[in-house]
Amino acid sequence: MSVTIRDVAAAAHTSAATVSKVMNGSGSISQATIDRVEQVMRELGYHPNARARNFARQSTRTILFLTMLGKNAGFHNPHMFEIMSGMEEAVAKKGYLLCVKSISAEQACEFVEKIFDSKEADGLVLHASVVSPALDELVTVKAIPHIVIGNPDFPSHFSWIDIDNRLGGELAAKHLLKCGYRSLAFLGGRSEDRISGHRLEGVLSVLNEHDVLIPKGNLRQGDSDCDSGYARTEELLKQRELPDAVICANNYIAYGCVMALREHQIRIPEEMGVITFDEYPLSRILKPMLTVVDIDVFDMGYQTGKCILSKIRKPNLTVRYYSTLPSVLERESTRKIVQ
Amino acid sequence: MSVTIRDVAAAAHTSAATVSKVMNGSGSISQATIDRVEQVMRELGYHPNARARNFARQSTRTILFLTMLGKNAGFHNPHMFEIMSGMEEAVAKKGYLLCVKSISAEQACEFVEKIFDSKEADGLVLHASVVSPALDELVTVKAIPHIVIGNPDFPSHFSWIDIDNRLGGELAAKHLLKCGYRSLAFLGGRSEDRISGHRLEGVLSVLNEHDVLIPKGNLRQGDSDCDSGYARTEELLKQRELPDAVICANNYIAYGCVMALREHQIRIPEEMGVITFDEYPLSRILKPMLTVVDIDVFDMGYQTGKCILSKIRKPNLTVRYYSTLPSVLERESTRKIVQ
DNA sequence: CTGAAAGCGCTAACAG
DNA sequence: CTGTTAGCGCTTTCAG
Repeated sequence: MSVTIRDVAAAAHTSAATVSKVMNGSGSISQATIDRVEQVMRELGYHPNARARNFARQSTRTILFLTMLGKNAGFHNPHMFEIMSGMEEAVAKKGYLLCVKSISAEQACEFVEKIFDSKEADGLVLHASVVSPALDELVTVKAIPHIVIGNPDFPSHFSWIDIDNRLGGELAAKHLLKCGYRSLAFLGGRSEDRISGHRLEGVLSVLNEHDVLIPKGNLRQGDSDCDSGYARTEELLKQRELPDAVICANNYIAYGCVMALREHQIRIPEEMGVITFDEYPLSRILKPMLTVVDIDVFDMGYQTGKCILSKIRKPNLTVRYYSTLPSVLERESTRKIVQ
Repeated sequence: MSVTIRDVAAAAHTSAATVSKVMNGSGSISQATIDRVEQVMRELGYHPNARARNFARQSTRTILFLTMLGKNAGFHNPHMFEIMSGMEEAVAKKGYLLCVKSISAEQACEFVEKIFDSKEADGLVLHASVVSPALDELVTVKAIPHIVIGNPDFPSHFSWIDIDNRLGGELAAKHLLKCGYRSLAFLGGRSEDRISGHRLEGVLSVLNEHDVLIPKGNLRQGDSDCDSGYARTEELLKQRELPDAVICANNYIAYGCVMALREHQIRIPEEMGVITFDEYPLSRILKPMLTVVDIDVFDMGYQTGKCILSKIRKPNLTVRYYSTLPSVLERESTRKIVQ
């Protein structure tokens, strides 16, 4: 059996309670006793049993992250892992451990109830893809400390943190206007793609403000992949009036777009400016290097980690905000030389 | 206070011990009692307190994954998260929870000792980047159930699981020979890049076996990025004798290589075959689509999860193997039409 | 087949 | 400032 608090107490000629207080910095203990106890702990190589501790204080110092994993998640959704890394860093700073569990939206309710009742974790971080109205009710009724990553697309009582994609769209449009581009196009994902939709909203609001009209033909939607980006660009180029800059709703679309422009020998940035969102995975390998509106997802994870810890302290706190602001990384693809 | 085992016992007119046995399927209990207890558990919405349980049985049903995370890990190392997803799936099947903790090789020793002594986790999965001879000794002396992901590059007592990159290289070379290519080139990463090195070894062993010579000039090393792939290809093309196929040690090198070939209007696969390793992140967006030697990293994670669970059962088991075999995904870039 | 009893190792009043 | 005393909720002998 390994060394227990009683062994330490005995060796330090004191009681278990005192040792406990020394470890936790609670109560008031004389410096002499503190030194003696700490000395003995070191000598004996004592490490408090975490299981007994969790049990006694009724807390595990654990945050559970629930999301949908499964095959290819690492490749298709690197952002999620970036967020996770940020969360881990934040909670680790306060001595918490991050656990991860893959779950579907259907199983989520039952599982969350079990986890909470069984007290396996002190707080829950839920990816927006696993939440549902039923889960909202459960979490509210049971007052479960939680944060949802992503603003849920239904009315709810959840606390959430999200990225302000609308603002991202605004920044993209403003940047292009500032660079001297005057006729913008937007290549978006499918209509169900809320991220793409919010980015478009932001773009339109800026154009509206500047009284810039965007022709219907310059607004195109499709899949979020290279081929679609290529095809939508081809369509764009068939129009009588060409735009002088294009905003691609994501990396993959941008890749296809640049390929198409290259084939048509349209020079970037002189004849056509190109801007997109996020650094990864493709922005940096394209020539010319693309200007992007980037958001620091690691930081978003870090904020999430901090938030869930404060929710554990103050359970009636409601958190709802866009934690991390997007910013423009200017590169070659929008350096128009204004005559 | 939530409902405890005693509440259930009282309501079912029996004892806590019996309820415990019903839950765990231990001891022998009459069917009537089982039914009655289960009924009551459902009625009361009873969920056993995990903390008390962990404490009583001295196990947490938790696996801890130690690796180096930090900013951009999600983007630069998607494989790690793919492995993690696989692990999660495997351990979840047996009711275990996966925890993740970012740590550096320097901190790893101290932390592992603490974790083990404090019994926060039942088993440890260590990424090869955090292991060291000191950790090897610690893990051996304390008989800590563990698996290392990646064969450590120093002699050790660790249990490990790895990918057989040497075999990957063999498969690549064999595939090209089978397609009718006769003069191969290899574009590798830096000499410290062990993955690239093993892939090259595999290639050379096959060529050796088939008495195919590979000219010195066809073996080139550089950084593992697109620009380096491009530059190395340019060098290759300046030679008097051109190879008829090139093996790129990774995705990024392959991307640069294809760009260079395209600029020189060298047709793939007719004039030059191209093969690389791994599906992500670039193989599938390139035109023509690249033939790759792929390995199922999710499966590797899954195997790791299964292994750590068996190590927990049988602590003196030593595991050392290449868990998941690479396989060739044939696509356009190697479809030479043999005359 | 069932239940009483004795912990698991630590924390948190409370009394001294 | 320190120690005594009671648990935390479950599992696990062991006697009935």
